[in-house]
Amino acid sequence: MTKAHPTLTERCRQEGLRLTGPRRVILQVLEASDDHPDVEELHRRVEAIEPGVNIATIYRTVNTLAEHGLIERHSFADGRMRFEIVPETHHDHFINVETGEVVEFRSDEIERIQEEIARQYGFDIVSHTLDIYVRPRKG
Amino acid sequence: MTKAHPTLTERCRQEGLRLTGPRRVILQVLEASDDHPDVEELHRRVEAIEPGVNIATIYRTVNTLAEHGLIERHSFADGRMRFEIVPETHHDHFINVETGEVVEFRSDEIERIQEEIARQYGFDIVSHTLDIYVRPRKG
DNA sequence: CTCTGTGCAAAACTTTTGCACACTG
DNA sequence: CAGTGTGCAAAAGTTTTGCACAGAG
Repeated sequence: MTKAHPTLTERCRQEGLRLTGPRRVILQVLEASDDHPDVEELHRRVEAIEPGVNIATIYRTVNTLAEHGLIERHSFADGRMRFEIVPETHHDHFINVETGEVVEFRSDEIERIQEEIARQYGFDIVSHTLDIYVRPRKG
Repeated sequence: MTKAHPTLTERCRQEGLRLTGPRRVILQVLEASDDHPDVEELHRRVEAIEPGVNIATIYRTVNTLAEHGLIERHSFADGRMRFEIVPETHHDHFINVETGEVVEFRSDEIERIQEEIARQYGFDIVSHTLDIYVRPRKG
């Protein structure tokens, strides 16, 4: 009987964050996103559901959510911040340099080696980002 | 008799880039930097050697150098672009979240596993970035 | 001499913030 | 009703660009 992953809304309640109209829509959009939208894209998706939400609200909300550990920030190679819900199990990203498409993957082996090396250097890992820029293999 | 790593200046000549006064100083600063300065920091270091170089020139130069593959761009967690000379052998980064200090490391094992996974997904690796955010280990 | 690079200033773009008001808990 | 969140507009921070001129090859 695995308990389902708690929704963002539930996690906000746990964190004592207020569930306002705009915030509910932003959470809904984040839940529905399986890609890694930037703030402008989130704003577009929110506006499509409920017009009138200011982009400053999106910025403030993603910052709040990230501070509470509910979403993750990414940079990739374009200048903007991109976001995704904190996944149940950590994963890394392939970025197709020809299309910009992002593919998620996970390697327990890489995770393990990272821990090992960090320990050798006397560090505890807080988090990490592995972005692999790729091109479809020809042949 | 291993040939020494060619200097940035030499590599610029190879690429047909012009060696102007400001550019020479920027190259000198990059050569002398074993950290990962951002544009503002580069500008400061350049100004210390030869005042009067405009920051727009720094931006244009690092972009040119990066396009020609002579330096690498990094993002880390602060909003700004940071740079370093393309190293002889690729390495990854620990970023101490308490001090901002960056430590380089390399793992052939991680490199190998990345290749392997990329192949499984049908990708050729163009480049990659592994940033591990760490804290000094207590105990 | 041609063409790349530069300084300067303005613009573009992304993100943050002050303020007055609205609304959640 | 206290305190958090929001809209709006302005500001701040970073990076790019148009233009006329300087200098490298």
